[in-house]
Amino acid sequence: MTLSKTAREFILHWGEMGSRWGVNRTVAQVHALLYLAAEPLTAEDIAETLSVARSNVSTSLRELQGWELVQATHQMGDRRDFFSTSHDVWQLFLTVVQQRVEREIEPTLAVLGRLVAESRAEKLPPALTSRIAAMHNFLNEMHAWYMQVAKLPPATLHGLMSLGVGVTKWLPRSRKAKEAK
Amino acid sequence: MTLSKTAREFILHWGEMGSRWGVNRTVAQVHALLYLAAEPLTAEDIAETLSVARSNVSTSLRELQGWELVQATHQMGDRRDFFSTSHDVWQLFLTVVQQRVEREIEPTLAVLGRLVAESRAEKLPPALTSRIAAMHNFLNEMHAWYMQVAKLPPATLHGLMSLGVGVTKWLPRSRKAKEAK
DNA sequence: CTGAATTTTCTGTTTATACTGAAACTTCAG
DNA sequence: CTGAAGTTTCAGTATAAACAGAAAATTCAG
Repeated sequence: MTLSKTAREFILHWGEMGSRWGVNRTVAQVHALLYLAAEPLTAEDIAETLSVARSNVSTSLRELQGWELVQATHQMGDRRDFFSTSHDVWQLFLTVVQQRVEREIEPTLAVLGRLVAESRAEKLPPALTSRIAAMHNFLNEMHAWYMQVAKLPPATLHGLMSLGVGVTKWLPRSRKAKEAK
Repeated sequence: MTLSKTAREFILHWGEMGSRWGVNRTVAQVHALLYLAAEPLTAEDIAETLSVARSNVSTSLRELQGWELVQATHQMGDRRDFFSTSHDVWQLFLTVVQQRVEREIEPTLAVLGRLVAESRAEKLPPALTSRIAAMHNFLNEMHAWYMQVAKLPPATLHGLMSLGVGVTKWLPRSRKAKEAK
């Protein structure tokens, strides 16, 4: 399969972005390709199109499936796996966030919680303890907020976002002041 | 300078987290150390404490200063630079987001904008064009939302967040439905 | 069962990045 | 000016991650 210059540039840029955010370049490229593709692709297709080894594609696809970003599908009379990803950007975003929260934020919360406890138990300098605790609180609040927001239907979420700072105008002054503390 | 076991673990974990998000491990460790430190440290202190080469610390500090996360300060009668970072986690977070938006999101928006234009000009398959455009729109909306929210005083922001999904209860039904489209 | 098609796993190799140590440079006290 | 203190730059080295290619494993038609 051959790519238009535009598609190629999209994929390369996406790979570049991936590596800046800790995602393997090939993994990001494979995902970008699937995002652009009109129909599900075989691993072979992907390897050819991106000029990477078949085995590299296999690993990348496995990783993308682990992230629940890519699904394998099948076609009648064809033993090969066909891979596809959602074309709904909003959903892709939520999936990625969800996964990173589970894999990175939650374990970090656990570690920080333990460190705060240790720090108190061992009577380390209060300033140190309070800094670790502050980090823990911050992540904890972000996490709690995320857990609530993630439950909203995407449409509501999207609506809230397009309101922007508009939401603040419904905050009663007193409430606003109280919560802002 | 010697670290408590707890502090060491905090710093190591932070370094690990950094590398998962595309931040050099040493850079993240240096920042974590400064975050925990009671007073500004010299590059020499940092190198000793973390057991890394003095030059590596120099590079890391320069990078952290570029991110506006670390400042150099001075003390009377001492020619050395002393480095410190804010202890306000919320502010640190906003700084990091701000920088990543400027360095990664905005350039990506520019690229995607151009690709959408090219894709239209060259009459590429409409499905392809619309997928690139969808990605561009999404990032654009996120960016616009961020730009608005980032202008709020931190206290208001924090207040909004601790409300969680509570904000939705002020959304008039009609408005909610309309915006949700 | 057999063997072709396909996928996965594994072992080296390559590559990109991080890192060190030394040298170069800068700053400033005397 | 001079040289000690401090910092940055740079060239080479080390390390970890990514990758390719081959081998192994799996699946399934016949």
